[in-house]
Amino acid sequence: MHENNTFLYEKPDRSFFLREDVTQVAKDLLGMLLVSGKNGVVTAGKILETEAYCGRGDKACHANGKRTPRTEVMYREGGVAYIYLCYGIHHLINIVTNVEGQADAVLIRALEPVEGIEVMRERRNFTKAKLASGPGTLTQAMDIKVSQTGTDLLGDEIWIAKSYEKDFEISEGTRIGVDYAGEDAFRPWRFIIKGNKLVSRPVRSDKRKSPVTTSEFH
DNA sequence: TCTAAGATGGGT
DNA sequence: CCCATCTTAGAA
Repeated sequence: MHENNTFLYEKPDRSFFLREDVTQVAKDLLGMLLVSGKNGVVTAGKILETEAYCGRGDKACHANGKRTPRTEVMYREGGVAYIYLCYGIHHLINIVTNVEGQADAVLIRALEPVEGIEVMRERRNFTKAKLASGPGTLTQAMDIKVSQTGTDLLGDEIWIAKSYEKDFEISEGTRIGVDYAGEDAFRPWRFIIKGNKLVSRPVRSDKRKSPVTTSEFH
């Protein structure tokens, strides 16, 4: 435990999450912290890897063209969590962005453990594998569950904290596991801290068939 | 009601 | 490569 861990509680303003360009929020989240404080047990990790999903015209996004009980939370005002169960086993956490009615979100895919590392190890059953290098493993390490979907990320259960370490470059590539999305699978909307070894896997890049580039997105 | 598929992970 | 595991969405 750090003697001074006030940095864990330096939260961004709501406006950080309300921005229109979800790819920009996904890039800005790199280097920031995801913190879990349920029951007073604080665990935190630096965000190393993110993916952007857009509710309008992106077939990889759960909310694209539909509004269902599961995706309803994605239509809320930015700054809440969208957590869902994947393959019946894994709890995946997204940061909802944009204004109310626009269903955009950023999937958190890898963390570098920063605080509460022993607790994380225990929750991960002392695995030999990395503690939080995948969207399903990081939620296990931080004890984040689907039951917490809708949690306000400016609250004290799960939150995002600023980091002032931004001395890194960003690599972009295609998103993982969205081959079913046709040409949208080629959008370069996965972002990692360049060269970081704790990401879930290396970046792939195939811009040939992408309908848009990051810079074209609005 | 029924069922196929899924934004994965860990082991072989 | 294999498959555990179960919710969800969409069809019937």
